[in-house]
Amino acid sequence: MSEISKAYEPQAVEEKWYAAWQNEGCFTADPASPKPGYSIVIPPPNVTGMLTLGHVLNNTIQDVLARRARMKGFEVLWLPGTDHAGIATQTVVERKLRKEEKKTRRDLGREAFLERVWEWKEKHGGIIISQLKKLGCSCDWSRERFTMDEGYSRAVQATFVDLYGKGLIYRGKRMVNWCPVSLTALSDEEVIMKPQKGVLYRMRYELVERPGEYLEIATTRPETLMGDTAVAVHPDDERYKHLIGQHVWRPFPRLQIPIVADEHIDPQFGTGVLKVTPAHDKADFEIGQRHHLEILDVLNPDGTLNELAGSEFAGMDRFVARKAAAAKLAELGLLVAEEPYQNNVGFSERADVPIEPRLSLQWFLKYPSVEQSLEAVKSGEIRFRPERWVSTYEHWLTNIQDWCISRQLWWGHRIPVWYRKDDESVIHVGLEAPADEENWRQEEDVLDTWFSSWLWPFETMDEATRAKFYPTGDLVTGPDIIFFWVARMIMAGYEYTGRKPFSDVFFTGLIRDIQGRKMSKSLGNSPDPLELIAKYGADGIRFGLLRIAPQGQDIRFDEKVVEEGRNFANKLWNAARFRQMQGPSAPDADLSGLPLSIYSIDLLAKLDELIAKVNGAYAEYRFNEIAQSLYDFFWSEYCDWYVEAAKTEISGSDEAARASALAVMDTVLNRLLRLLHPFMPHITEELWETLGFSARSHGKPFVLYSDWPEPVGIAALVGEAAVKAAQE
RNA sequence: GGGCAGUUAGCUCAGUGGUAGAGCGGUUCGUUUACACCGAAUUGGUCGGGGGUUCAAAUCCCUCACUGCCCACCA
Repeated sequence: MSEISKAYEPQAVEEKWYAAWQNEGCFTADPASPKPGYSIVIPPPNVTGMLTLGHVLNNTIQDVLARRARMKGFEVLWLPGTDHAGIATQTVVERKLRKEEKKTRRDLGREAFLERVWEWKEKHGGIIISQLKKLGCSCDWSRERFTMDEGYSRAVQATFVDLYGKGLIYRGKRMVNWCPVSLTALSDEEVIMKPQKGVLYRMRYELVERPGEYLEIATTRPETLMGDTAVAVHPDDERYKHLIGQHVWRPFPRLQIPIVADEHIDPQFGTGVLKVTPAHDKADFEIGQRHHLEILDVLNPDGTLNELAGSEFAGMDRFVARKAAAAKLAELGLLVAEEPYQNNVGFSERADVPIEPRLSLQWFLKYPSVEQSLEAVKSGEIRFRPERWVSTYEHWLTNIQDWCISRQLWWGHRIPVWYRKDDESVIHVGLEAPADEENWRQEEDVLDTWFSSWLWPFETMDEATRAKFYPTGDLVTGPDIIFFWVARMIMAGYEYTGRKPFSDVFFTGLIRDIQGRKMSKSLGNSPDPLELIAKYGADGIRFGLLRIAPQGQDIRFDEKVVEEGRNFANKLWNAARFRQMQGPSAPDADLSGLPLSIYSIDLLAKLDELIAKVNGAYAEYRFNEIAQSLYDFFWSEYCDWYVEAAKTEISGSDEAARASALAVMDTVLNRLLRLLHPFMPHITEELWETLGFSARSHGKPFVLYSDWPEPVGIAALVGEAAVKAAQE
């Protein structure tokens, strides 16, 4: 038994035990184990990612679940990995290329560029994995997966081929969300609406059939008027009814365009007249379809105007053109007014610029197994916690549009489609190119990243692993990716395994700063978890965060909570140190036959209550309650009350009383260490060893391999009456 | 425009029918040999407003206000 230092210094201890666990293969899951299986798949962080507090919360919860399951006798698989994160990763590498070599990806060409991305990935990618290790995560690292591993990639493409075969995937020219910076289409989920301060321009178009008379129109986007192919009014609008079917002059390029009637127009808004630009607005596009209007695309992919907009606008950025168009209207005497106006504009989630609705040729998916996925969550076959997310899920799933799955990127899973060179309408869909490969051209586009992550729960496993560990148990993730990921995994699970991919989903809250703002890089309000770990220890940050993490409620983060976690670890350390000073402790103290003081009986009764309470809280995923209960019991009941009271007996001359007090301490401490282990794995492991409790472990001498504690059963030992008496 | 959360001590938050809680902060003590990353004591709230149900409401119901988030093709 070694001497314990006065203050707990987590760094060396944490490193030592993490290495020991890994060397002993403690995290390795054995599909052949006779024990029942329990599994979690990690929400794969972006390969470009750095550990955030959100990751800390999320992964600590997963680690708690995994470690407790191990102690409860399950064979545990916590499967880790990373996501290739198409746009994010490609952007990082492109930026580096531009900065260091002043080149674009097109300068390199597809193959050379992809080589660079792989190089980057090998060198800088996956930093987050080593950061998760610092946190103490008990993932089976021998099974680490990447969404672009060879086998995984093949599965992704095979899924495409399969869904195509089922008639669920089609290619079509549709209105999509286009990001003018990333130069790719995005799914609806990747667009974020933001209120923007802008201007509502009131302009007037002259009536063709009634020269000198004008129709007043309100718009926020005058730069698209060159693409107008109609104006629309409500069919019942008395003001304009007589004009339906007539024409107005689009001022530039000057053109006669019809006045059409459409139910979509709100007579109350603006002047009740809408300029219809079918190529640059989703609603306008639909109006265009209904009235067979011409689609006039006046924008380039990068958001500049093209020559169809007129030579004076060609090449001009859309926002510059907005002002220029307004100025030209004013010059022509057609601008009636400019009013400050606030409206919602869709932004690209990644590039943070307004997206452009754009008509383009893309691949779409009609979601599979929708009904079953809906039913599974409604019926509780898959349980959501907190339950309120069920309605969010339902609402989305009952209103989904087809998923635009193609991306105009290079980094990702290339769509397994070939077009015949002499006739592009002839296509081949399959994992391999046709035999006469030279006559075919493969689709340039790659698949949306989420088209690969929706297979994560089962494609990360081989046959034997799936037999043992699939469906997985708990999924721990943020509610922000309920549509992106959770819902799609459920659909893929049913479609491809015929089973649910997981039984329980626990949605964590979002971590905000002390002012309630979202953590973000630009605000600089996101503390670096690694610095916190260095300062307070991984156990400190784990315990501190979980203690204030209520069920799915957002969390305001203050470094104080981590400090408290550290203090708690220190207190634990010193309580063990105090016990050690009184002589060797017994791994399995026998309390029967010992003269138990009323303090002892009271404490043991409270310990039994604690264990019951903790088990109950686990059943409901109330992690903050578990942490708080352990904290209160240990600090108030054990340290402040029991140990102080027992000091009399410990230093007294009554040997039996002394032995009894120490035995009670051992009984409490070894259970407490086990109860705390999922939350604070390192320090409990260290103390388990120093106090000599390893005899209670199974196989390997770790607390990690000990049993989840059973109650002492104090009522049975001394009788209900004695317990009651002690507690009064 | 819909939907969902939240509003409890100076601060951050627990508490879902039965005499208001924790941590931090403040104040006052304490070098008693586990711990100052500590201990003892103490301060502090008409539980967002209004109405209702009940013997009893922070807790259930209604309503209002404010804040946040999600969904939504009003230009």
